[in-house]
Amino acid sequence: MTASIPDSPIDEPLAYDPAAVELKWQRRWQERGTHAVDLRGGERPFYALMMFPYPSAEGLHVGNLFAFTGNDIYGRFQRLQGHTVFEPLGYDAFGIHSENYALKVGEHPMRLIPRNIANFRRQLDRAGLMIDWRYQVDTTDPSYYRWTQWVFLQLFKRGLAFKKRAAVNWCPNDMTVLANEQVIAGQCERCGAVVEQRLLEQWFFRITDYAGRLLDNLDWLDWSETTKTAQRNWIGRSTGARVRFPVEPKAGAAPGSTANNDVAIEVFTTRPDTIFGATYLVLAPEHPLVAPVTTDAQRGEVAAYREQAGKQDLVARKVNKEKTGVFTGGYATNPATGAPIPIWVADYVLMEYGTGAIMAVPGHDERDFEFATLFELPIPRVVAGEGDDASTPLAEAYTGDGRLVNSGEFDGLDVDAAIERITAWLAEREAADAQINYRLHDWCISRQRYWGPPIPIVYCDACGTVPVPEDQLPVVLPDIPDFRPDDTGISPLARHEEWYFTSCPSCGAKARRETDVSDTFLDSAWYFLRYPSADRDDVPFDPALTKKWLPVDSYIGGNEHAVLHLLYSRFITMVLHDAGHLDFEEPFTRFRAHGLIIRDGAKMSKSKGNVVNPDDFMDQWGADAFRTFLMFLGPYEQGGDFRDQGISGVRRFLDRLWSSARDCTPSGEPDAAVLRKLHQTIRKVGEDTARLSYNTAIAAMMEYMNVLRTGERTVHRAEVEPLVVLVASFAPHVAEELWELFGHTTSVFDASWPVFDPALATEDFVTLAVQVNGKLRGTIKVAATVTQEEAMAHARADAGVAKFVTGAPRKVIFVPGRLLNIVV
RNA sequence: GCCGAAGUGGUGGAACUGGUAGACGCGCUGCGUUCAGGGCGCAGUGGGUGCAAGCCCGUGCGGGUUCGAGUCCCGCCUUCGGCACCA
Repeated sequence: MTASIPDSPIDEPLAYDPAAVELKWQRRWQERGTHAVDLRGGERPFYALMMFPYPSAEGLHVGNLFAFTGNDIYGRFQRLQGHTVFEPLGYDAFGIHSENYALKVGEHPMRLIPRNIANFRRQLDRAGLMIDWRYQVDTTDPSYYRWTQWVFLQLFKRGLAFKKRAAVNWCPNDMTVLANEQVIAGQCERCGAVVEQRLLEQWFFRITDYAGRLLDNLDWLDWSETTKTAQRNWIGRSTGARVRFPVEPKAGAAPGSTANNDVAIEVFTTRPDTIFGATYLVLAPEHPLVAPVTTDAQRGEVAAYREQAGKQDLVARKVNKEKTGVFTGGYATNPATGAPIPIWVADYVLMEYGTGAIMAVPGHDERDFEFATLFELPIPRVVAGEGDDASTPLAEAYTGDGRLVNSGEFDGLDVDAAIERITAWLAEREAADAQINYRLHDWCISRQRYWGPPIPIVYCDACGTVPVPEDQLPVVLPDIPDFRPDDTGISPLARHEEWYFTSCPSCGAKARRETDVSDTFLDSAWYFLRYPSADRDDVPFDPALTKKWLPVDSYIGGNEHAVLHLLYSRFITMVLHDAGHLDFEEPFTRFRAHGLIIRDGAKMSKSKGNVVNPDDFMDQWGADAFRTFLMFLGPYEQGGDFRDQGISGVRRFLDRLWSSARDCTPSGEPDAAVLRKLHQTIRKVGEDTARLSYNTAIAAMMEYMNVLRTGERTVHRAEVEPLVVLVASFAPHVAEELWELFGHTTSVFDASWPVFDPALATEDFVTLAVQVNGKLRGTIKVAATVTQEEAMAHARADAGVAKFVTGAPRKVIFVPGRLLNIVV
């Protein structure tokens, strides 16, 4: 029978007590090894991966828990579908974040991190995640970073890791180099300090070699569309041509002088069709040809401009959109027109992109137009839009479609055809080559910091740059008390002589170690390969296990890593594939980005004091209610608004589930209507969970509960028991407890998903909407199998409808099971 | 500026390939249980109008296609996210 919840929980032993239930099952899972996966023998393997957390001192953030719970539900659901599910977790504990915190509190990260990890572990277990902790990963453990160093060596061997002296982004506050990805609008993404440019020797990975593949594979990956778009933007492919403009001999050069005769300035353009309108060239201030093309008369002015540009930091350069520049005095030949055109220097041309030089087409490029207007350079038209002709003046740059004008033999061609024809024409004359350019830069992995894996390289006066042999890994990060970085641009490790000096692996002579450590993103670019082999110390990843478990079936994480982490992981996987270590080249078959949790309509932040503490909510409402509530807030891929009161609704649902299960009759025929709703619910929860639509899956279960508990009806076991399985992924503890109550001796997660019977889910009677001229005029309840004629008869019998239907209808639209629309 | 996503009650959000807009939850209102509070149960809850049956309006704004539009098309507005002097 349907019992009401007793007044006092004290004298009622049957009341739902989440604290007791959850503790009981967390212990039992441990004892029984419920979460232990048989990696070698398990059938139908399913790898459900979530982005591993950085173990902060503050403990688990509700955002972490939102991400993990979503993955856990998916993993548990797949297990109920008969898969062997591997759902590992670890810690991304290296990096500036940890190191800065350690410096702030004055404690060594080697002591701090294990404590944070212990706290995380407590909270993660508390939340009831199905994690097999035997395969944990900690990026700061030598048994892990030994293989991170191994990964570096694989790249080094293939010529994909190289050192170059380069202008890099230097954060004066964190005193370290930052990757371009870590510079947001000219500021350090971590501390907000204005980033400076510095010249340092840095290790880079040649990710640009893989730009094309990284971009092309996105077409077939089953990933969130937003994530793919972010990656495409980041890689930034442009197709165009590389065009050579020969430099004219300097005026005033001695007769017969060959100075500059064999020099050409190469530019990249996506609009070779506009080359007849290229009236000048612009070099970036750092361009190596600036000095050679500059005339004596202009030398002083050019040098002053370059010096000033060099001092400007990135912010000033990107924010200050006012054009500046200076004429070099030199000229180059436009290979299309044969005319000499002036060469300018301006900082609106970036050395990092393309060739660091452009052909300026002021008529058809907004920036060039602005520059030419400012310096009173000619602005000819070479493309005519609709209604324009060759002499229509240009009030602004025209960048649209049109036909070529003032372009010699190419006049009249439309832009697309002209791009092709002119590129081919220039190529024949050896003035141009078709080229694809990428915005993507090589990945700078050097960090002049302490808290990271040392880069496994040794410098020997005799042998040069020598990789540490693989069998000598790991290069252990020494436990030194003084790990504070300084402003020299040299890692703190360099101050530690007994570590710094070593012997050359090649000749045995005294040698020096590389003192940079590698970027945290390298740690996380391969961790998913390590999990199944985390207990092995002889290989980075076991070939058989890797073949069985990878690539990852489902990866869930935040879109803040859409570009960096996911791109680097794909790159490293491709490299290891090319090196013969992997038989796949994309690590994550399916990726879904979860949304963000806000609270009461505002972003959570420490300063606002509106941060959700998971422990508090789990104490008050139970982990099951908390998990289910997080998933009920909104669409998982969009996130949701956390309102404290809302959790009571989810808890009420679990209370009602509990009392229904405890008070049901063990036998008896299920009600036909309830049974029908049950099967509809089985289908909906299954479909919705599979597509991560957790909020609607929960709503469906609540709806079923409402049907189950309508009025004073008696609930039968056969009506509740399947619901316990449906709810198990969301509220695993209470599901286990009720499952046991029903007499089962094994875990509910070793049960199987209830069988959906379409026949039982079908309604005998349906409510048809009756419209007249598309307006709802009534509803009729009819057999699901009615014909249009029968439905019409019913509709006409309805007074509300009949009123609007006087004569014969002009047209009738009948959608079985849905509606009848009578057009009069 | 370019690319992408989204605008639905008091509120978080439902609505499959165009087919009864507002599921489910929170909040609110009333009733019951209770000394009371909480809890629990029952009923109601988009706006307007009407004694009522009902009628009119309603998914950011303006047009359109259609028997029928939250959903499709065209033109705007707003918010959020990515890229950004990228040639």
